Amino acid sequence: MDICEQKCINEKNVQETAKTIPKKEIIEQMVDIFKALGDPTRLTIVLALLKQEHCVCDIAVLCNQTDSAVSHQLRILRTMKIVKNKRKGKSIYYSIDDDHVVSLINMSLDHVQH
Amino acid sequence: MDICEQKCINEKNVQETAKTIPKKEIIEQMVDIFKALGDPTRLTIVLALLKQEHCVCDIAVLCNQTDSAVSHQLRILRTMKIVKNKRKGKSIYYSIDDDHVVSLINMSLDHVQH
DNA sequence: TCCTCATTTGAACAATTGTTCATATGTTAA
DNA sequence: TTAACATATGAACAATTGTTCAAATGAGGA
Repeated sequence: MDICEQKCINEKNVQETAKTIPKKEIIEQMVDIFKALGDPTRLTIVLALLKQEHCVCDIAVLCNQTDSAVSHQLRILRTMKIVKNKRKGKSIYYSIDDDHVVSLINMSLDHVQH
Repeated sequence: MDICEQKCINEKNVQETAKTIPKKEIIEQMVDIFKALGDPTRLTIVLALLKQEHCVCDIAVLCNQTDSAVSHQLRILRTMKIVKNKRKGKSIYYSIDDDHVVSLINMSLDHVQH
């Protein structure tokens, strides 16, 4: 905040606002969620699972992607606790594991369609 | 959906879900919003402007970034209609231009702090 | 037990993205 | 009109990210 002294700062306003900005870690966590949803493949996966659970190869078909590509993205979504999985016979079924994400998606849908 | 015939598809479920997935363009637009918020500098900018309008160099201080870097990111946010700007004397003041984004951010804050 | 098949993994590559630096623009105030 | 200053821009670079391909797991069913 005081790196360079000859700045055009409205010192007071900057200080005011600075107080309201969340901590770096909080921001990083928010960024991570937005990043997770900020990719067409991953968003499509989540949109699909919003309807019902699916196995990896079905998701691949729904996304028009390789099983492998989908698996990579599912790992990311799993790591972020956005989806969870369970085995059923030979296949592994993925489903949504986070209600907040559902709200985020509905809200962005609203925004796009408004 | 029918590229490869020997898939382990639950044909029925896939068809069902396919109907509920938004069009490609819609998905792209949603992705763009999430991408816009999925960067620490841009998210910090938006969080700052949530409190009050600021000029570029004040934002730069708040983000610990170069005026130039901030300017680049502001252009992206402006293009996406997330922020708007107006001149006041020598400086250009930026502010939030999209209420949906405010909701998105509050929701992700919720999620992180849960 | 062994074979099959769905899923995962790792490395490599291509593409996208953010920041930096130098420079350009354009408005204000003298 | 001009000098000073805030902001914007473009090119270059580094870093991150997504997809592909080949190969490895590992559980289920024969």
